[in-house]
Amino acid sequence: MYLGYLLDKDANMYPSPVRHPSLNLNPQNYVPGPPQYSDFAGYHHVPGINSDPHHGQPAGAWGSPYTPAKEDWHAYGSAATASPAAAPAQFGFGAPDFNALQAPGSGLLPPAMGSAVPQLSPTAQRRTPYEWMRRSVPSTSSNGKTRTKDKYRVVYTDHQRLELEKEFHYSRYITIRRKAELAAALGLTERQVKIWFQNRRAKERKVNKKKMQQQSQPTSTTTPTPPAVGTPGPIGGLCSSSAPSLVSSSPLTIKEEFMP
DNA sequence: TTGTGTTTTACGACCTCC
DNA sequence: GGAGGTCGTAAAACACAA
Repeated sequence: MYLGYLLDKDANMYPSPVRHPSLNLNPQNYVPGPPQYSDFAGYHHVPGINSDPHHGQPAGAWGSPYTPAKEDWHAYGSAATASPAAAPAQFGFGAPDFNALQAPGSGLLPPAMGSAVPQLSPTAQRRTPYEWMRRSVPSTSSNGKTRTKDKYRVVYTDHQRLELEKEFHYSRYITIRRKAELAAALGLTERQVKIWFQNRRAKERKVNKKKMQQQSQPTSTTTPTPPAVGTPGPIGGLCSSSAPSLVSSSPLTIKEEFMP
């Protein structure tokens, strides 16, 4: 959880704003230590997100394994059952699990996400890189509660968060098609994906704002060398080369961000 | 163990664009 | 009018110090 830590590390974790076109999760890539996402290295962002060039496959490639998923939000049990809570086990990112996720042409199948995998060692060091991925998913069952009910919030699985983060690091704004694909792949609703991106952008703005405030304070006693503007920071490092505008600390409209 | 602070989901209000 | 954006906020989940 605490993706903030990931955010602090993602300059290493996501060396370039690329995303695997087929949303693959190669477990080897989650082993701490560079290179991360080496399988992404050859994949470069092509401007023009709306055409989804980066997804590199026609819509049919997904085989549309998902239903249009009219978001039955109040009963979002369907999503919830595929999500964390219904996946009481903890994600260990074992190879079999994610290989199973990658059935060709079928996209990521939620059932695999719920597959029980060995619990990570409880002795896993805290605050290690990717700690948020190691965090155990609460085993409490959340049968789709809304805010008006007793429990209104579910905790996404590590896999779900990771895939969302990957998508986010590729692009701050998700296309409609990718949203549908991702939602289907992760067993979330499109609404959940949309809100996750909204929250994620808010988080990034918050982080950037904090950084800007820190930089604007010359009387820094503890930080002798505040990071330069162009320094590969949490997000800046990801996009400093290819998409600097996406990480601008100033809020940009969607148009502004995607305008050539 | 508990209290506290932070992060993560989720929503509502409001705005803009098509 | 609908979809999706930001902003603010609620509350659960979590980390961590005492």
